[in-house]
Amino acid sequence: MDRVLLRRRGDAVAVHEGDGTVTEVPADGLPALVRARAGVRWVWDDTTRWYPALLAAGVRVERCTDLRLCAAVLRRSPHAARGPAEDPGWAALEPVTAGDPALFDLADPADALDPVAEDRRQQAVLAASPQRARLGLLLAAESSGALAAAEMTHTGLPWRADVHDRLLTGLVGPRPAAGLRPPVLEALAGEVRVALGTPDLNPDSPAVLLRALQTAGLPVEDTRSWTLERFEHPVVAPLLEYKRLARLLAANGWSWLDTWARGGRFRPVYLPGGVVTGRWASSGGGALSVPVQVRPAAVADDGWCLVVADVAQLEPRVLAGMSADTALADAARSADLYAGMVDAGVVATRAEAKVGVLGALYGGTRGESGRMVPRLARRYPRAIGLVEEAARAGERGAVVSTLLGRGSPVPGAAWAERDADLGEAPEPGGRDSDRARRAWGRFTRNFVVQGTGAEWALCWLADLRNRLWRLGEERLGEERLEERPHLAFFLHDEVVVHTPAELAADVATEVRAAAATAGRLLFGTFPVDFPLDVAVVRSWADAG
DNA sequence: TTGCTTAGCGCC
DNA sequence: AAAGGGCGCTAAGCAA
Repeated sequence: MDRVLLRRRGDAVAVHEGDGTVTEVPADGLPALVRARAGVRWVWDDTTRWYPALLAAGVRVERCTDLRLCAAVLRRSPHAARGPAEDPGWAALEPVTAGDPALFDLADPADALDPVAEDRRQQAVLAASPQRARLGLLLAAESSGALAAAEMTHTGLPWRADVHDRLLTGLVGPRPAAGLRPPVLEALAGEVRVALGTPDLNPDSPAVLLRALQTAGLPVEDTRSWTLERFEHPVVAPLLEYKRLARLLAANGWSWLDTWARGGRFRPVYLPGGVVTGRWASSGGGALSVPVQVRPAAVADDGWCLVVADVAQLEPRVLAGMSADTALADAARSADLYAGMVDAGVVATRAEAKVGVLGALYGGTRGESGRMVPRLARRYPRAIGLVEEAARAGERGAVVSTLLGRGSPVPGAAWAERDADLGEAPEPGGRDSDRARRAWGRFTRNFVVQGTGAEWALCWLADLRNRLWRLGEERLGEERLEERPHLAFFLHDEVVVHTPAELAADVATEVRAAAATAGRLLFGTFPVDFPLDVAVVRSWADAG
């Protein structure tokens, strides 16, 4: 397969062929060039600096190498062999978003970097890695994720502002003028003020509210919902309702609609690799925490459907695979892993299974969770052993890694930060640093599983992206991405595909096939299943 | 005015 | 019911 590197040269683009030939094309000729060379792996500094313009010109890229993301993976990976030093400019390079001044800035820091040298360096590091295949897969998956992210921002998630508006109006009354509360919230605020005897209270201020609650005789130290729920007092019911609605309005109310859901699409900005574990982050619009409450507004276009798919219990399944724990994999043969554990007689109830597994993944030590973990350890020694070892490594200050080789950060400044985060007064005898070490151990324990889960999801997404493209080619013959079945949303272990209705059943098949591919890519022939819940729906809210 | 932290809560 | 890991976002509140 051809690898062709693109490098910006003022208003032109230098095209570096694999054989060393370099040609130049004007920047506005790039879409035609890329379109004409299907199958090439395009190598570039940063997908966010190249791909949006290509997509806007109607050109889809099949595969790429994103040097910025790959450099970030290699920088941390314990499987990356030492090689020539990396230009620190790569670590400082920030992704850009549409409308970002950096896009049009003549002084884009990306232009000061040498992508040819960096590509050569990365190839050498990879070639020398003792885990070349896994690390190579990770780099390919990470780069493919960058393409999928740009495409999802380009196509967006279909979003019906009228449905969203009716939903808000039904809950809080008509949209008020700027700076005012809608009627239902104003009424609830009034009830709260009466119940507390504070006519001027602003319930949006936690500090003021806390003092008012204490003055009214409630022995509370904070104003969290689950704290308030414990008390029988006339203020509790209206205050909880106020907080629930005020939260919705602040996070996903009318101003969210104005800002993020224009033109019938919600276009979040995804940040692949934005979380240390390898999960994506997002920027703007709160894409990764769209409340269930507003999901009815995500409605497919006329004649189209949403295919919503999520993996049940991704992380324990990933743990079974990466630890080659056949007993846990047996439980995972069931569509409900927790039910599988009950059937195997490991625990008595599904609730015990769940709390035990979460305790093992997160490092729970107290309560029911702490009591369950030893029982799981007897039954699943390899799986529990793997996360326990990751926790011990973290406590020692060692680096841990995911299955494909993403490395955890070294506990340096972060270690001290966590100390401060705990907010505890320093104690004599080093107990404070013990606490920090255990906290870091919980982080590394979760890192290996959350990170490998993210790798599975990336492989799933990458394979599905190609399957959907081919499906559109074969069945529709449409040229443009947005006219074919396409990824519309991605959230850790869930995808939403927007598809012409007549292809929905085929899309469901491809979604499952891609999950099977991801399992094989990560775990080979080890028998661990990744069953999906797949729903073909008009609205996102109708799934699950 | 801008920029930062904190409290609180939404998602996985 | 909360705990244990990872995030982003908003309003409030404060500092500069």
